[in-house]
Amino acid sequence: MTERQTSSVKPSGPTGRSTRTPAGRSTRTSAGKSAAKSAGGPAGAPADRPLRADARRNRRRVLDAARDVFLEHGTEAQMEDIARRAGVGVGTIYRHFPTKQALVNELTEQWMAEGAVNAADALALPDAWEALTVFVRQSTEIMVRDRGLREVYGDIGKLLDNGAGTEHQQLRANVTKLLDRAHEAGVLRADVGYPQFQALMCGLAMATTRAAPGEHHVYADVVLNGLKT
Amino acid sequence: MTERQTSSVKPSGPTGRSTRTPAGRSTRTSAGKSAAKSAGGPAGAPADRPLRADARRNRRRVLDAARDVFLEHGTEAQMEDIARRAGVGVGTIYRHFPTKQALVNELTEQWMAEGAVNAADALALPDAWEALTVFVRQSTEIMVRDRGLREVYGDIGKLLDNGAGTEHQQLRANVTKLLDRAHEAGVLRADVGYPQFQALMCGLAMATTRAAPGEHHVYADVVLNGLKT
DNA sequence: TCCTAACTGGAAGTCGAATTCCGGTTCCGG
DNA sequence: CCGGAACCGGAATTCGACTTCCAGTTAGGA
Repeated sequence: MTERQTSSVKPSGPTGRSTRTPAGRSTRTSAGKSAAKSAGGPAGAPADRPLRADARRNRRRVLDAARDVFLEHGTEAQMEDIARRAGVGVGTIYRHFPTKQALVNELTEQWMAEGAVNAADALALPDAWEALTVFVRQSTEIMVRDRGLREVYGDIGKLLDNGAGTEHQQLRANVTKLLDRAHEAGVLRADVGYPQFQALMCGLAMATTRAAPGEHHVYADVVLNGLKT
Repeated sequence: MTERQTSSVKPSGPTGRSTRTPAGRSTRTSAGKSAAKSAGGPAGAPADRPLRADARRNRRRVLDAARDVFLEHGTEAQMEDIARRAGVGVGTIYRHFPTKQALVNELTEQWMAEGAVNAADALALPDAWEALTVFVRQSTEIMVRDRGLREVYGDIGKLLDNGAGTEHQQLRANVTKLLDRAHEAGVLRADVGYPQFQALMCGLAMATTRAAPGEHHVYADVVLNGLKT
């Protein structure tokens, strides 16, 4: 007992059990994104370190493998599958991420960041409605081919809504701007704010889950159409 | 080894594992709904029997408890919780339903049947668009307060789409008629058939999951609006 | 009322998947 | 080129469900 995890994962779940939360002792990594919010280690911890070359390489491999596996099988894919895909042992995954949930969170932030960029790109368009349309269509495209993303999107409410990651803050800010512009132009239903929009995107993700290839635009169109005043 | 289960549950899942499928030896019950599709027991089975009074009572208790628990916690609720709620032991649940999945399936059929009735009611309305509107709104209302239903609805594709229960056949028939009438009246997008509509309802279920109370009508409105030609 | 097949509850058994542990291997400063 | 701190891999452990088992209880016909 030398260090203490500050982030960890909230159990949530129905009766209180279900998803485990096993304390997951830190392995002093996480040097990647998300600036160290160190709570000041009482026992003079060596703070953050550079991370050896091979370790950094493996960390990336794990992240990439996890993205691929989750993309195809969703977050219920197993750690062993990820490890195999990454060409490492499960132990290596755990050296970099204290729990499976931590791994999922890392990827979630990555997804959020990409979404924020897409929203920013859309904001560059002059027409407010076209911007929204482009963003929705693009997001749909992405979700159609990423099962992991769809799942995570369905849980955003529980995991990140209460202002967790910086990436999400950015995404929210950009999308809100997108919506505000559309409101000002008078082309978007007044009763649809960010929360409602997010929920609808969730729904879109769900709907597209079973869409035949090349058919998902129907769902995006229905939602877009329904959003118009 | 005297009897053999015919229904059972397909594993599905990502890598092939996940939801178990442990053979679940039959306990010769299932006297309830769904006419016995007996495959003709090779060893002269006693066929269906009346089911003792207390057994019938407990079966109903279990079903009711399961509905309540799933409604609140979703299908990830535990068998023990259901048993406690029903005031019986888990063994009793298993005498009536070979697996948890079988219990879920039974409730699913129940839900389907209710949905079919609602669709039939809507069909009684003279105006095609109004009928569709009423059905969508009503379905939304129901899903808002039943987490289990939402989850099951999201899995219909895997579990029942390929024509499983009679209840679903009925639901599908009624809804199809609802859609056809709307098409004929020229008020419904031509590219939305039963599969698309079902997917959209799924999405609606997802969206409403996080709706603030009394706000879910927004989502239903958006979808309905989007469905119009 | 009595007998026995059915039914009941819940402790014990299984099982899949996450997480931990540790002997062997690999970077990298001196 | 060497030594040892870091890092690896994957077998072993842990954990939380679901499912099975069986000694005891009960419904309901003779």
